[in-house]
Amino acid sequence: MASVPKRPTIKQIAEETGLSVTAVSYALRGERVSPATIERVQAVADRLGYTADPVARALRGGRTGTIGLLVGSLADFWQQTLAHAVQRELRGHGLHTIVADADGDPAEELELAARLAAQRVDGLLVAPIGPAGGDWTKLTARTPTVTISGRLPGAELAGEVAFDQTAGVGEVLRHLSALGHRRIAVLSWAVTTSPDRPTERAVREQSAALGLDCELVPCAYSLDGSRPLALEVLERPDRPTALFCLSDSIAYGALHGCRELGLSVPGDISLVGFDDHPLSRLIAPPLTSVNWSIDRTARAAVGFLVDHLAGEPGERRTVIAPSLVVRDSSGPAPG
Amino acid sequence: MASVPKRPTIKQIAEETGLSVTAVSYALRGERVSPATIERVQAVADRLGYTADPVARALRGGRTGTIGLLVGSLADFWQQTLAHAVQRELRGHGLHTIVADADGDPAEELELAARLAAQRVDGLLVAPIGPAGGDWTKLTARTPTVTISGRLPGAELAGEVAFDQTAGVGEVLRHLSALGHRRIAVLSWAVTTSPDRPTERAVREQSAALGLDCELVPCAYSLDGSRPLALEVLERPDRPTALFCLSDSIAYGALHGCRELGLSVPGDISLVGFDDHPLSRLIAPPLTSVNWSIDRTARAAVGFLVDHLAGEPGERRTVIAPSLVVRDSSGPAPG
DNA sequence: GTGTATTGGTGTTTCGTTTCACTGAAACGA
DNA sequence: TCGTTTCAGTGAAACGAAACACCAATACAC
Repeated sequence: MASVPKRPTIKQIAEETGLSVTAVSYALRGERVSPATIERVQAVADRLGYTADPVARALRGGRTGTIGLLVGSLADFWQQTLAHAVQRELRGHGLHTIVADADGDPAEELELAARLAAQRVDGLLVAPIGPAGGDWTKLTARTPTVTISGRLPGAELAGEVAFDQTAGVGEVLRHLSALGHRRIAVLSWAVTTSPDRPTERAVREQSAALGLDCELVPCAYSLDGSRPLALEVLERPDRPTALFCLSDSIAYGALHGCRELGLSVPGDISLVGFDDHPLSRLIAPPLTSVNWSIDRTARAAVGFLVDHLAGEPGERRTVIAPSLVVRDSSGPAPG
Repeated sequence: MASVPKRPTIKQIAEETGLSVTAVSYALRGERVSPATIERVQAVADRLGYTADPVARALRGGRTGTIGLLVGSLADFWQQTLAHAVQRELRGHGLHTIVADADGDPAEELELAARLAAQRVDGLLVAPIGPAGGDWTKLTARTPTVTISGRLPGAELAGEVAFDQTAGVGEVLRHLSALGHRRIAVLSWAVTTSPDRPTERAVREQSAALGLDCELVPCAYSLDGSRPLALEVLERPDRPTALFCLSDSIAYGALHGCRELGLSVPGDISLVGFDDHPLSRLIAPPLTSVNWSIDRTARAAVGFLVDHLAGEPGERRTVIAPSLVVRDSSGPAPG
């Protein structure tokens, strides 16, 4: 095996310049030492292509300039979009991002987040999918954490971006109700139902208020995962007249299922999503969905974290308001 | 500020058990020490919730169990899908993934990859977008690197997953030619054209062979970025009869543009993509595209890296074959 | 009964960087 | 000229884990 050229270290610069390691360290950040020395050190550093080893720096303590983003599942289109938006937003603040993907397994989220924290990220952005488990007390006490939609048991948060699920559910249910729908299946990304989750509670309470017959179906977060469940619902003799999918990914899977069964959307069945993914306007039929501005979400989450890291005080909670985008996938109830 | 509980260290375990740090270090990996000691150490470690600090471990040298994935742009739908597929594949091998996103800036790719390497990832997976710049010699000499579609100047690779662009371009051009198209615009994700890139060469040579009038339009990688460029092409008096987009993201943007201009697809203009994103079958009209199995891609890339890390010898290059999926967005040339 | 492995440990150095505590020399005001 | 700052720089400790070089005690072969 060929000998691998090691990356240059501060020690090498010290030897070449005849200075102490300490002096070089200071010089590289332009502190304490004379301008002449700074220039000399810089010249050698540039020639060697030196960059400080972030691992060694992190070990010693102090900032790494890197933020960890934990997403519940990169298979979800909304979270894919979020990942990119967050990345871009952090870059605007001169921060780097590393993304970890729990792949739809809530049990994995805490472990992966801890792993990110152990990599010495300066802060953590957590966008869980479904109900997160475990005890986040210790982790969030050590690492500033901002959540994006979702609560972490025991967490002490540096900030929180919430979504007004109640309002979003309300807009959709009123829309469907106005179109004459009564029997509605609600496909949730959650693997199990849990009656006190805000979204589910909103569905229960508001469907009751509107006199709707809503059934909550635990589903899956991904396109492929949701198709079989949608099929199961669609093949029932007492098929609902509308499918309300709690993510666009699910809606896409459901649409796929409708096609397979030869059901017309919205003729036979109406379909509503919940993310307003950029492609939802391009699919056939264009998907009625609820838009939660992903840019505002990313900006708020990153802003909270950055402010917290800067030591600025302030309330760090925002609620993103929904806006229903009516397209062609929802129409009058048949019959 | 409340005192933050630090994460437990090997030293604490040593104190609690009365052993030396060294003994604990060995015990935690079940080496050299007596079974009784191992059990005692394990018990204390579990109680404290100890996990080894990956940063400290990385500083000393040795494996971290983490692989870095550099993607050219998470704004690209294909790369989003790839990121998830790679993540999942690596997880199957017990490896963790951190993803970095160059956000469409080729100049940033080398720097971000170096940053990932500096975080002491065991290996690097690089899926560049467009022509990568810089000199990858040093980086790839230090960190085993597998590329996914694209070449890195100076790189010494641990493996390579290539796409048979020539065949893919050929399938599309023959398809369009058979439909009677002669004037075709090819929208590339590359920001600039560079005549010796395989894709561009394939377009040039094969269009000449087929007697087609192909114009290569440098474009952008994302949906939003490609729309204006597509509009520019579509509004020309001598509008081409077909748009061949070198990524589905671009095709979506182009489709958007067609809608705005009231152009019928494929009545007025045919549209072909190049990734076969999962949603391409759901859009209207379903997009004709070229499928490169993303699962096979991820499996091959990860396999190469894992084999290399295991020290196994062998040829590590594979070429993914294209398969044209004809849907409704391509039809006979008008007139 | 002597020489040699083996077992089960310990002390110390290493990785690259930062930073605290310190020092010799120059500068400066009175 | 004295006493105090400031400047420019040095040495050493620290961060957490790993591993090399030891060492004492026991086991074993001959």
